[in-house]
Amino acid sequence: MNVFSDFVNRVGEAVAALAAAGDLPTSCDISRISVEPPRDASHGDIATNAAMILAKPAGLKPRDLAEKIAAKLGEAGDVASAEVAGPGFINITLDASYWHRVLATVLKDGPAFANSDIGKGAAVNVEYVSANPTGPLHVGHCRGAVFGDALANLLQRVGYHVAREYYINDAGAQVDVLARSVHLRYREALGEKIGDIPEGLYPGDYLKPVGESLAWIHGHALLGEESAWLETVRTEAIDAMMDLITEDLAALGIRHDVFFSERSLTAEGGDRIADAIAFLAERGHIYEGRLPPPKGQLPEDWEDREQTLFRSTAFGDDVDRPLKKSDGSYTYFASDIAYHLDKFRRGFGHMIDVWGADHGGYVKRMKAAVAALTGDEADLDIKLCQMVRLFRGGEPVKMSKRAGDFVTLREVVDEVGADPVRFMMLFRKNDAPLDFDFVKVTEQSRDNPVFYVQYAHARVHSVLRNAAEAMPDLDLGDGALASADLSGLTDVAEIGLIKRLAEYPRALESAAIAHEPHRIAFYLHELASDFHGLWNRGKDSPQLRFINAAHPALTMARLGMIKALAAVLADGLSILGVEAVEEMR
RNA sequence: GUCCCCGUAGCUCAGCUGGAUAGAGCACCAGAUUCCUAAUCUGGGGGUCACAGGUUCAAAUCCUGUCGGGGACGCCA
Repeated sequence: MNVFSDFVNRVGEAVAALAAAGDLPTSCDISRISVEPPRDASHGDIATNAAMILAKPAGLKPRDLAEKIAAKLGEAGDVASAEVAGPGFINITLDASYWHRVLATVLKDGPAFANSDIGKGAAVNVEYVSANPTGPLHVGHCRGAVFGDALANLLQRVGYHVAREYYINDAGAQVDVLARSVHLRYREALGEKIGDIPEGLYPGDYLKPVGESLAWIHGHALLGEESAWLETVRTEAIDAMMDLITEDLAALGIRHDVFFSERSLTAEGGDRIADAIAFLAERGHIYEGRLPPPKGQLPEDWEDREQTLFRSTAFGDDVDRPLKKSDGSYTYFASDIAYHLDKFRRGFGHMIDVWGADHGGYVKRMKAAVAALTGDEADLDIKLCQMVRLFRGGEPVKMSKRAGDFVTLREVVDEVGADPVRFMMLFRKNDAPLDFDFVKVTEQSRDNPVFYVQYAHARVHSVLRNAAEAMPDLDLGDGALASADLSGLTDVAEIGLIKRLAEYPRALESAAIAHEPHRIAFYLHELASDFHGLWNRGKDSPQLRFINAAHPALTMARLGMIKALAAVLADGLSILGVEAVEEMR
């Protein structure tokens, strides 16, 4: 049950009634009409701009039209008042009984009261992490990983059919470097002294077990020419790295549905990259031509040459993009085109790519490619995640540039736990830089939003436990609470809490439409704040406490209220992938 | 030189895709607190939404330009 869509309907009915009465043209565009909570509480519970939108086509003054609409809306029994304000807003104040009914619905249906079907079962592909399989994930990958996962949860929550996908870059030169690095460890495992790791190879110790494993399996069989062992070592090294990566992700509670191998695009004699280019060529988007030299610092080996180009400028890009390198192999962009065509052909009309902000320059060409490939039948949204800066007690954590010496995702998760990491990564808009402090995120204080929200949930359960002890005669089962008489909830803070709960469906939908899971985190923080505030008022005003032994009926109503609150908190936290604990300890 | 993101209270950031008098948390100031259910509470000051134009009933939000910060600019992915 969504309060706002309820009133979208009511406004629509009022407008239709006026049209039937001849006060309005029959064909009005009502799509621009908004029904939303006013920023200022003195403006009531719901505000609509309907009269201001319709005034011009109706040939009426906004306020006059507003009076007519307000009169219609005011006829409903649960509307306490519908008043015209400002330039033509209609401010609607609802009767407490309306809010009691909303709360009853939340209690009866649980989180399902916020179910939405804006996704309509449409298939959406969320691609995230997609880190090169050359080593463990570092902290920089962490944000995109959590963001993508929460976004996938969110879209699933509002009725999309979601695939979580990881694109394995297992075809470029860097996996050959990985193979050579592993081969060195293999020789080391066979007893050879390898000394320092040469410049340009991956030095990390995490490759040692891979080398040892190769030594066990292959003995001395891989000691010949590189061409003889490269493929074998590369394959096993990539497998080992992906095992490492999926373990790291699992520690964060992340599991992908699909791991798509870049190499598979050209495996088994096929060449789907060539196919994709041919597909574009048939539509006239490919040509042979020259590009102006890149601005900024000119690469040393720049040469002006004729090459195969994608006409991305026809789709909003700044320059056309090359698809083949000078050695004849495909550019990364070319395989990405084939990859996105594959996604489209697998039935995804909606695609979302989650990238680091340093890939920002790549956005236009990728969107251009998807537009060209799908003829605008599919859409691609690209979410860029900004940097995470690490702090410890306010001091920046130094990360040496030296290769191999980075803070891994695993180190962060092992130290502070998955929940704080996930929540903090989502407590900021994705395109804003984020400061992560190892000390602050585990503090048990109201300054720490992770704790603040989790504690609200735990506190509800604490109250329920105390109630069971203090009033053993009460039936605190879901059924009893759902049928409690809620009419005793009259304090503004209590009604305010219910109003906040009623905003949840709208918060879900707007977050899903905007592809912005952080809005859920902020909503939960506000909800927790309402609850803690109400709890604290019980200090000075004992009659407001949730447990009131002298008034069992009122106690039931209040316990029902906080039970509903806990359900919404738990539902929201599950979207963020954070556990809703029942005790803090 | 071109493109993308950002610029909101002293600090860190929200602002529901165009709504009414722009919000929250820190920090600061002033009170309350041998009360209790679990980790104090209440109030207050503080703003030219970087700047200048434009679009309209209405702009922090959309468009153009300027300034400032970050990032990216065949053959790294």
